[in-house]
Amino acid sequence: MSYNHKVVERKWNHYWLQHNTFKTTEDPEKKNYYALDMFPYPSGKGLHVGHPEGYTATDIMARMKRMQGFNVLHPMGWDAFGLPAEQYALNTGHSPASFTKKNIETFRKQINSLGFSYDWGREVNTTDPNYYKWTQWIFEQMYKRGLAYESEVLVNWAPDLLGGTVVANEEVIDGKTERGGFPVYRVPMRQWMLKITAYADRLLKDLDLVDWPESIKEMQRNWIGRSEGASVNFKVADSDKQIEVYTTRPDTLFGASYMVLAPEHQLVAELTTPEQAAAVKAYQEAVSKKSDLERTDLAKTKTGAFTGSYAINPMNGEQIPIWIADYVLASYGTGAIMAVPAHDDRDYEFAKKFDLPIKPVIEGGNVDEAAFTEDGTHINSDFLNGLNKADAIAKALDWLEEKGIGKRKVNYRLRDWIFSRQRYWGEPIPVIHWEDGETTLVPEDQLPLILPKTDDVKPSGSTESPLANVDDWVNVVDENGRKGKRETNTMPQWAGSSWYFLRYIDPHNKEQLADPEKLKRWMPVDLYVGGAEHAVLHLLYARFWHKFLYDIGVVPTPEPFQKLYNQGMILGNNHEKMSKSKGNVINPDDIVNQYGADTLRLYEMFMGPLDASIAWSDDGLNGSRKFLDRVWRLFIDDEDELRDRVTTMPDDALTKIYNQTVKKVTEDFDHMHYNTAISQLMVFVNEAYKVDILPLEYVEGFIKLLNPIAPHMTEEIWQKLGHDDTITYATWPTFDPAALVEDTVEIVVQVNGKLKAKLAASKDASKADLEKAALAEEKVQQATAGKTVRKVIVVPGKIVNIVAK
RNA sequence: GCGGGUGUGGCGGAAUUGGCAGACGCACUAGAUUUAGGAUCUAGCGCCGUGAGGCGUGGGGGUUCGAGUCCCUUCACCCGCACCA
Repeated sequence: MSYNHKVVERKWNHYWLQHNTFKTTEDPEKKNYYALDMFPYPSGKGLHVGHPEGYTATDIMARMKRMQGFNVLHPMGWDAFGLPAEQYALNTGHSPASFTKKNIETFRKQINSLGFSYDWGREVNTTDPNYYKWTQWIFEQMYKRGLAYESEVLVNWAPDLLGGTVVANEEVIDGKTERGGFPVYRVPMRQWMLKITAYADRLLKDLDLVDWPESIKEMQRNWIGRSEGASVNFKVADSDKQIEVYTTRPDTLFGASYMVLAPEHQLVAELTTPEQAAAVKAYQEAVSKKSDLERTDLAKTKTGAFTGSYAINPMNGEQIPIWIADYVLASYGTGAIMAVPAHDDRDYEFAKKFDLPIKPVIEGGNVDEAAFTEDGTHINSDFLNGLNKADAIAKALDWLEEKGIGKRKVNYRLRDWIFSRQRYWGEPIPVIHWEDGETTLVPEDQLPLILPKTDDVKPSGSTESPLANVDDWVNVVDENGRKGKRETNTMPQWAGSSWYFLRYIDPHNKEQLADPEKLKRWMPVDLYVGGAEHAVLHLLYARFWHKFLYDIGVVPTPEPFQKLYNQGMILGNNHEKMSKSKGNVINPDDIVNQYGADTLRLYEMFMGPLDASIAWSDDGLNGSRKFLDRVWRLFIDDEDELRDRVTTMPDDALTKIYNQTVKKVTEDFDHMHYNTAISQLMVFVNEAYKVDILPLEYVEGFIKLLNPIAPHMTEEIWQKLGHDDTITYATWPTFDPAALVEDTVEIVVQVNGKLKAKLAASKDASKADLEKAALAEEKVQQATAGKTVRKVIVVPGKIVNIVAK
């Protein structure tokens, strides 16, 4: 009988569940290994073929580590709050909760059909009150320490998304919402903020502690955007006001010929003279109507307005005009700059447009053509003349600090995290606003603050969330009769995913987020696999929360994820991203049904390097199934019995290839080079087909090596080999280094670097012997005929190269 | 524009410290076999050439006895950031 994946896979999926095979062991004698997947958002579309790629990668590691004698924590859960469920609820009138529950059931069923070795006893769900109790608890700890605060900020307001909601900077792509592509406007609004900027420096520095892809580290570094410079105070002429600017080029202060404030800057109103009032107001209004898209993308030419006021350049006492322009961002630095058009491209463009003076202070450029932004000798700069950039910066900084005009300052591009959303389907923010103006937290012993059930998730009609409609939830009265209203904003989806990996360690703890002793044993995560799309969002937020929890003594490590790996994308067979509209979507259920889960796992690992984006190929998939059939037939006959050639008789025909295979597969698995590990397994099978005797030891070893990739089929063969128990905790094979040593080796003979012959020689043949043997080769004789041998390079055990002219 | 990355057969991809380019798989070709199912087995398969031989890792140059691998230069594509002073 040929291999029947439907029968075998059903049998073992059932067995594993019945026997709780993958329940996490916590043997104190063993070492621990934590293999983690980025938990999915359970969308209505079900599993995508991209999911099993990363899941198989961690599953292989988890299964190998179990066999190598580790306690393995390999959990799965659901990032189940989020926009689509709410959108679906709005469209259909169903509740997001029941929709989400149904989706999770589908996902769990799909995931289980793939044979992943998850410990379902530790499943977490961000929408479970027992889980989000602790999400709220962490928020409260932040609030108590001043890291969560309310602020009137310019937010990304997307009026057309879900009846109006705020999205984070990171969720805005090209001035439109990441989800749905709706336009985004900058409007001021009261929001909850988390002070991630307080951790900017540590988030940057501690990247050195983790084993992550360099590209992801670099993206985070850019996102944090540390820069060193100075804050400098400019006095306003005929006034006692001052304007603080941030600059990284204090050496060019003598060239500052005007100033620019962001249109939203607080001082603009005071600085505007009556003659300029109309122009300034008109400009501010025009800017406020621009979406982010228009402000960034279309700002090809600079715009601005003169305030009518002047500031005094502290270096030389010159009066310089103060302008407003939207190329200066209110949200970075102090929202105001000194403009040095001779040495800054943006200032240059602005100065040209509005005919402002351009004064060079560094030698080398031509201000008639362009700003000169390179290093050079300073001129027109009094005490800085003759210095280069670095020296001039240092001297200028000293001067500013001495005179009390400015000081050294470090700035970050990273902004505080806007933490509130005007949505129903999220964790309620556990805060009450009282009628007397006081704001209090919901006491810890009253957590979780349960998200009320409601049929009405329609927009509130204002900038508040739909929760504002739930009167008996919103309105509260304390023991003294004081009235209050609950916060109606909810947390963003990133909240629950910022700490879920901690809850897996102790998922049912009622007293604490997790037992510190257990956290100490399991953290940090040894291997974290997921898509690169989370490079800055999820991974930065999770690191921030983790550092905070570290500071308050909840977690034992400064970083959560020791090793991170980004899987690539699986493209459609036309090399394009899979999408419904392109009709190139592959449904994993169909593959499991037709070819089996083991085939899907094998194929996705064999496609190429895990981090590459590779197109799907039905032929390639079929080839993977053919290999599994070939393995089955190698050991199992037509009667479904073990073949007679599998025997305990000793035979060395496969000894070398077997030991090579154990070595290479083990090493390749360790490095997640699954495609080359599989190719080695194929080589072994090809060799095994050529011999008549298959020693049991090698057969069992091979089955163990293949098990992490094709767990169902290998369990079945393992049973046919006479084992009553699962292969899961069998001992991982080892190799004998002595079996890998060759007595005779093949020596490559080249003439002038070109391959001419190969010869067999003893592995420790001397250089002289090799040279002699090489020169005696007929092809070598031909190639060197009529030439003089100038030199012979001999690398023992490898190569002889004869240089002849 | 800035930062990061990738270019190897018809295709997916292999290749320790520079040392046999193309492992393994797919597709293809020929043959065998079939109780004919998405089958199996054997052989071939970088390009040019009947052959000997020559040429080949995006292009050009260099270092070296020897370069896919190191250096310079150039082209193409992908990803991220994008007025951050």
